[in-house]
Amino acid sequence: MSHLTIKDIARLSGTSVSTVSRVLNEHVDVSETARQKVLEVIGSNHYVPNNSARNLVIRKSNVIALIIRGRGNPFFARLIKIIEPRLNKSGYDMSVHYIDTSDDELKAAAMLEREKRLKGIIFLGGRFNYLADDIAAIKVPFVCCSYTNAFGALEEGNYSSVAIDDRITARRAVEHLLQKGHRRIGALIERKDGGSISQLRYEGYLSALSDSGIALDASLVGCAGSFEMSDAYAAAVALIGRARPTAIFAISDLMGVAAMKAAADMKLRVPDDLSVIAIDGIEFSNYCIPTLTTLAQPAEELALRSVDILAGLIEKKGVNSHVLLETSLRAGGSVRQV
Amino acid sequence: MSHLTIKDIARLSGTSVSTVSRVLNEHVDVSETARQKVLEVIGSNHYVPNNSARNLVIRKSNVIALIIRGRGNPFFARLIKIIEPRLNKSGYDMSVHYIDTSDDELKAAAMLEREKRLKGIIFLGGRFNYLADDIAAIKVPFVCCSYTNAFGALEEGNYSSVAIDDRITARRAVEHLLQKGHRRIGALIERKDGGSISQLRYEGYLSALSDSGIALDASLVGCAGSFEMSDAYAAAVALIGRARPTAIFAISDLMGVAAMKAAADMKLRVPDDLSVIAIDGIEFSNYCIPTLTTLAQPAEELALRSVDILAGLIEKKGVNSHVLLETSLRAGGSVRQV
DNA sequence: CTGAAAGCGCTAACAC
DNA sequence: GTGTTAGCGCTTTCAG
Repeated sequence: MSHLTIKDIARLSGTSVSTVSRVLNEHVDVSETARQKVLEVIGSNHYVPNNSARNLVIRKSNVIALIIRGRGNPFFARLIKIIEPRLNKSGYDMSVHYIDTSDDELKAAAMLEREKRLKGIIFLGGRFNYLADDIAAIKVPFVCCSYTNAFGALEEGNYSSVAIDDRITARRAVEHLLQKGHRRIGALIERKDGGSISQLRYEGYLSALSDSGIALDASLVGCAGSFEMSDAYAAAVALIGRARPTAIFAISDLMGVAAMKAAADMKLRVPDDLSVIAIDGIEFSNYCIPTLTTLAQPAEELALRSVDILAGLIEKKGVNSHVLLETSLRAGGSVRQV
Repeated sequence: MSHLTIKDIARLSGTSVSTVSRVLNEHVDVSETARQKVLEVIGSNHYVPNNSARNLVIRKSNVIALIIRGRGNPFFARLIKIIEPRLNKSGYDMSVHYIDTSDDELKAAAMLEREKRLKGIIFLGGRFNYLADDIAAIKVPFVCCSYTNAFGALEEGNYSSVAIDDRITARRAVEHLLQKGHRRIGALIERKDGGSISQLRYEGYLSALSDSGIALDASLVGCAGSFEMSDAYAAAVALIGRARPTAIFAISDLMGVAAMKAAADMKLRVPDDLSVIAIDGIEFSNYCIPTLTTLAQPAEELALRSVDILAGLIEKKGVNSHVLLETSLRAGGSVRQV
């Protein structure tokens, strides 16, 4: 019970492989009789062409790959929905690929590029520390969407990126708290270093404090060790318990939601007893009670600009560029004036 | 600036394609000198083998594909995390593929099977109405994880499934509300028909009511038209406004969370003024305030049983089977006694 | 309009 | 150990 090949279909329909190939690829130069016959044989035998063989022989495509690091990330899911139609509108096909947190997106990209003869790549989530040699294997244009190479050493002319400024955004979030009169502001982060988004946002927290002349109280920093809600919850409980902040800045919405829950479980009311602010603006945090106040990433623009830059690169109408987008305060009900 | 092939690497390292192929595939019968030389050439030229060519020539694999319909679904993300290690433990590699809501998972499966010579397939999310002819093109064993072919016409011996009984689970949810004294129970669903999970769960709602001798009040049924939170929110607002239920049964956690928010925005307290119960048990609803009461799907068991059945099928040690798993009441704080 | 034949890049006998 | 070679299934000239 092996699989049928194009050869079998040719034999079964009394024609040649080239004719079958033609109907498969919807070429016009096939007689209607032949086309019908072939189609019939294909249908009744459930023939499915072998894509590997096809990809092997096709040396070009109009495919742009989306390589995504972070399966469950709802923010990425939202970006995809915006990216796809834009890509199609520009005449490209999109091919989505998820990689595991432990995998290297650049290796995945190089393989994909070769396999599918990609025209370009959009990365959703990846390392912040690429080196020139890391990207040497990638011969097509690519853009990092929603993150930058903050800790790496790439020449700006060799890649593109569209993202928010994480340090500044975190600063703004903390400043919002400051403006509302808060002084004991906790930070709920993944870790202080590691060259990740957590480090950048933590640095923003630090600079906001220091610019306001507030000395850092180490007990106010809660490291969850991951971006998981459960870890964030535990870290928030510990943080609240030991440091009694009047407000918490969480580096992500998910962690902010976990902090709100921690507060509730400790009989603190948000925002009366504890204010919470975060960064991201995912759909879910809009349905919290109270709605989470957050600095929302401009998802739409992030996605659209990424596509446009990439298209420009492919069509040689543009050059590698780096766009920093503004976040907007999505005022919920989780922050109050003290 | 085209890509290097195995032939180029052979030439550049002064050896033959077979030797290069051998080091690529980590065969032992290569002299250490040759291996080093080849590795060096590969590294310095950023050579990446063409997977299409490899897949084409390899006529077997130990790959099991996970075909997922529903990108953003957090429940599926959780299942994947459980499935992967179990698959590896059984000696299989996993290959994850997401398809769009508009795509047909069976077509995708057939193509993948052919392309990668799959050993088996696990579907996460799919249509409920396969016909025998639909699956004819799939020659390897497959299991539907977390859904069943409730509206289709497949012989049970031709496929496997592991899922909860949606009708009974919905019934239980509504019965829980009934036991707590509720009589005006609203249903927040996607739509009443359409052969989807929404229909099944709605039928469970209906049967619970009728068995309790409660006449159906059509105004108590809120159809959101989708599973989106925004649509569910709007439907909940309408439902609450027109029918004044004391409790709402939502067919999914996400929709339940939206209902809680709708209540809050209408100045109703959950659970004091309105109780809410749902089905799924996703992580997020655990962080709602109050925690959403829900009938949790046994994610772990769903995933594990799926893998085990598939492995049994592949190794000819088992037969196609259909497992119905029990949900468990995850009592949160969103339901109260009236 | 149709068919024969030449590869696409790679793996795996098979010979040496 | 190593090289030669025959395909894997498909698309695409190139003749007819």
